[in-house]
Amino acid sequence: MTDPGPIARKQTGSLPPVEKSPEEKTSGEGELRPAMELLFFAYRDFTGEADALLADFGFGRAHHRVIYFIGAHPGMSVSELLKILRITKQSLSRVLSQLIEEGFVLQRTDAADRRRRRLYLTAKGSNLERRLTERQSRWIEAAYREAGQDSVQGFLDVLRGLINEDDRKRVGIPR
Amino acid sequence: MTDPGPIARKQTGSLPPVEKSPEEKTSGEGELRPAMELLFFAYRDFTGEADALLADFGFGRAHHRVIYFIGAHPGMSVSELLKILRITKQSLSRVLSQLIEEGFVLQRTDAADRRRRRLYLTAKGSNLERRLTERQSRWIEAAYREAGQDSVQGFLDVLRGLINEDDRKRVGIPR
DNA sequence: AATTTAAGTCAGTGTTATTGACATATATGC
DNA sequence: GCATATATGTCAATAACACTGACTTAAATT
Repeated sequence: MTDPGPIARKQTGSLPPVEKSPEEKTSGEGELRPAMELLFFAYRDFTGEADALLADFGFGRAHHRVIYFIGAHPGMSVSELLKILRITKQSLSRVLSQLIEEGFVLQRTDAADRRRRRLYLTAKGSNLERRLTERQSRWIEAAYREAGQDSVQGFLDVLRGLINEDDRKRVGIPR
Repeated sequence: MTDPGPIARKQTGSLPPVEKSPEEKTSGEGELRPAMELLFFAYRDFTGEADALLADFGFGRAHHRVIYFIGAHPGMSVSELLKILRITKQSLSRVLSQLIEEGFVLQRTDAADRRRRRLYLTAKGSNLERRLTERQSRWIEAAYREAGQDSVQGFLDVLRGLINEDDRKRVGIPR
């Protein structure tokens, strides 16, 4: 679970506050800017938690995503992984081959349908997955503590609302 | 405000539900997995909203971020932008030069300190910014509607908690 | 037997990011 | 006024992660 981009800084000169023209206010759009920025920063910092650890292994976020999903769904096939990640076969191939070569992921031909290769984490892979997930869990727990438990359900509900219909069903706790 | 990575799919074969070992449960870590996945999917879908429009201009997420922040902080300097985005001068340079060349961003030497170049959106840039922000606003509004207004404050509070201390002060509504 | 599915591979390309070195103009401290 | 620091910009080289399109192999399905 990794990957954002930019944001956040220390003021060197001066930054005027975000100007809100009257039109913005009435359209309601201005009020959503905080949400947009928060999402951006939050996602970046959240994923940043894992990045340092991944770098120790010469891995990037793509590796993390593969490890995470195989860990969450042991025995999943390559095509299932492709659909979850929404990347091309070629892109997955690069990362997955590396993980297999280096002994983090293991492939086994499905007994029933021998075209399929089921994917599993090795002990080594599982260990890395655990370390990565622990880091990010700690980060989330801290945010929950700060915001208060009352905020958690709202947080999850809005996130769920941000996800497109199709993907929504296979994420997290239904409600 | 753009940029995530992976997740979400359509089941072709079968995906066992995320297994939770007893240890995971007691550590509390297992309960945070939904949050991790939701963040991942939500961020991807949220930013995906803007990607299609950006592609029409041959722009990527990096361009969006620059446009967004200059729009939010007109007159900001290059170094301020660098600190917000947390990228290198070189990385920004590529994107910013392009935006300037193509007339989306305008640079003006600061009157007081002539080393500084203050950045502004042109009408053209402002127009694109508006269209991008509108799209994402609509997406967020829909999520708010679905989750219910009661959820919004919790959503914002937890996101804020996910952001590192330093950056927190300059994001969105203080509380 | 023909078609479809699952997986893998090849070659080429693009975007976004990195580092380190260096240049220029300007401002500031002494 | 000179030395230093700051703000910006540029060069060259590199890397991670993604894409497309074409093609192969093996196995399952119809």
